[in-house]
Amino acid sequence: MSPAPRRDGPRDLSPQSESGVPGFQPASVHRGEPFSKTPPARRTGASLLPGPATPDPSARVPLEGFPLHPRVVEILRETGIRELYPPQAEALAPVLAGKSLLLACPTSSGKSLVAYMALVHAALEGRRGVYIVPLRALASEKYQDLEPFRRLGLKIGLTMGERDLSSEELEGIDILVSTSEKVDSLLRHRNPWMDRVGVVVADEVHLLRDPGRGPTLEVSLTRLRRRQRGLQVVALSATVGNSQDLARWLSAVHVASAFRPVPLHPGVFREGVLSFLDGSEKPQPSRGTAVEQLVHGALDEGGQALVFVNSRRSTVSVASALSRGVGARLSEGSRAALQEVLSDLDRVGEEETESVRQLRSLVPHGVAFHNASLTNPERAVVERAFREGKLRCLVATTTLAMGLNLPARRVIVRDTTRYDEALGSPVALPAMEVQQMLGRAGRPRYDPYGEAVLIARDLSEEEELRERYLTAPPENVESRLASVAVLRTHVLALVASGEVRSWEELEDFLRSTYYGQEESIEALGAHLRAARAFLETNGLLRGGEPLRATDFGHLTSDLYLDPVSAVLLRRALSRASPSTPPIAYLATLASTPDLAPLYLRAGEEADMTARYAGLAPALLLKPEEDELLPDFDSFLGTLKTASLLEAWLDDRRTLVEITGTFHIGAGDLRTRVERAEWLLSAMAELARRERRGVARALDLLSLRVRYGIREELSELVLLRGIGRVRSRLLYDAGWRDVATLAKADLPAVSGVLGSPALAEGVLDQARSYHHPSRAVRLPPADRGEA
DNA sequence: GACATGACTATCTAGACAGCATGTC
DNA sequence: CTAGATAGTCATGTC
Repeated sequence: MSPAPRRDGPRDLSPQSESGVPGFQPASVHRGEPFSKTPPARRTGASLLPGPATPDPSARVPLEGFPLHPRVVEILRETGIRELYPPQAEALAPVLAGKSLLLACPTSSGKSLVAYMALVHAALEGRRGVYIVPLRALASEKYQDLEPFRRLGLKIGLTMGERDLSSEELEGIDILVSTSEKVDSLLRHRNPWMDRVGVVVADEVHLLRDPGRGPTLEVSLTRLRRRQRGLQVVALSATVGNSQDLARWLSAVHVASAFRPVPLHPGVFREGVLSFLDGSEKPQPSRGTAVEQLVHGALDEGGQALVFVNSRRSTVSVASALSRGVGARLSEGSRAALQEVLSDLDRVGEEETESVRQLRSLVPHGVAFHNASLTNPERAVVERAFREGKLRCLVATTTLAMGLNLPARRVIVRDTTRYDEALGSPVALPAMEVQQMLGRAGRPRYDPYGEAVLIARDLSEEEELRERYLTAPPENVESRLASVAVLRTHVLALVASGEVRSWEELEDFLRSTYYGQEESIEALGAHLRAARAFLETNGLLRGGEPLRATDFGHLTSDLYLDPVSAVLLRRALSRASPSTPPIAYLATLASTPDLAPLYLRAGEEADMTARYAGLAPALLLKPEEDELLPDFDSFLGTLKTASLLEAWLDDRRTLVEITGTFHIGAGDLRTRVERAEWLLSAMAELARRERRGVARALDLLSLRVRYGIREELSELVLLRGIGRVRSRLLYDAGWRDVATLAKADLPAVSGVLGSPALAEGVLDQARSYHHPSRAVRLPPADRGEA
């Protein structure tokens, strides 16, 4: 959806040419013995404590010492890389020898370069490679970083989200950059390209511990490794407690290091004084809150500041509290630069959003906020402005810590707790997460050092923060495979794609997962039986052996649906008729686990209960009748989601009005809409097999959800460049279908759309438009547009 | 009289990945 | 069962 944000490229990986780089720890290299019986060491990873300050000029290793292709060295030189950091050098040697590697070190210490070299080196030897990343934004970034290597004749591919590569396109690809779910999908579809992969890079592999998405990566890596003995795996991890365990699982050389290209000064702020771990202290400007003092202090020293808070509301309020002081510290030149940011913001979307309104009042002061209520293009504008130094201060939620590396001289983590809904109270953040945020301190090439600051109210809190987050190593990475929901999905996928054909093969597979290394798979027994019972009872798997998926099971796995979602969609379809109203379908989607429900605010419960009473007769699924549905209270939240989507279908309602009514951000609406559109097309696909009469209605609804339009606009919207806003303009100007529009003259259309170039393009399309014989079918060209 | 300040209270709480298969009016 | 920030409301204080 969003254009890939511009990045600095691999140059960031180059050692700083100016100042000496003090304070790195020599990399500890450990040849991980495959399948060794020695018990794994627990939580031995480095903390944020800087290593002994031993500036060693010989630490940087010239590229010439490595068996790299001369033209690779040449390309690296052109991007500014002549030498390697110590951990890069430690890691590169085994990688170029074809060995697997687990590299655990801090953000921005140059892990990616090692991965790029592994992929390029292998590709030049004729071995295909995949670069697996957890986020779309990272996929775009890596893809762009690999761009220069095309000159070696290598074909680089990118696949994520709706962005598919045809099998012909894929065939010529040497290096594929992909999100982990997309890799999983390629494996499920038994894509033949995957058969000849010789090297796999797993970025941010510590995300294996994420309960939602970790298992997908774990299963994919297991599948790839089982498929090919001797597959080279290059796993990149943040600093974690037990990276040796991961290395052992992957039979990989283990390289761990606390090295950072820019030294990090961790510290705690209390009562006006910033005390660093090394014992030094820095008084801060005395006015305002702790965050204000710290931000103003950083700015006065010429750095940028990044503040992490634990709620979206706080990102806005803290940014606004900071705006006066930060604005007062701006130079004339930077004021002018901020005007450019303002105009970037105006170009970010056809429809105004609440976030843009708020940003407009903050940006002139050199401050902005960043959270998931922003749309992707909005985030990209903010990120770029901060990276270019135009914004002096950014207040963000974890969006920023998870995604692109956006470093700043001083990082301030204001909140170290997060509200846990299940618990009903705040819980302390894991050290890994806090260190991930703190680790963003220090911009390579711009900052001589980085300052990572926590805030304490009193002495005891200060000690607690130091102990928990600064001096202790981060948590261990543990597998999250042991869950019925996870096994339901992956057992189905493994069976449907033919990876396992018997109970025994499944157990064998599970034994070769990371879970299987760390735990006895006997412990999975109860989960497995429950998962299997669900899949068999609901007609996704046939009973008995050999294990086989039904047609429905195959379709579910291929569509990448959660099995529970698939069952719910099918149940709903069996009760649907041509007169089923859209809200009934929308409520069905919203009650599947594939669409996250909205939070129900105080007072909305009554509204939704009333809405439920009115809608109940029309609903396809009712919570009191369906054991797979959430309980009644949660169902009201899903009804709110359905109501949101219904509001979106009325293009006469503005974005600001809709998001205001439902108390959400435009970014939240976007993600719901994307998911809903996809679920609807999956439902239409099911309908084509089981309920033909409603398939067409679902296709239409899917199109309407995609664009957020009333039915009357569903034809105009098929023209490229025409969406929710413009189709309404055209329609209200009297061009209600493509045929009528084709007869319009350019100046008139241009006047309505406000752009001659756009009008011309649209008229060209309209004049060559062929009416589809079917009601609604998206032209292939219109799909897959990012 | 306009507005600043403070006390008290009700309300709310991070993030983001994934698409089959062409056989019909 | 456990918290804490924020926004809104209302009262009081200040020029």
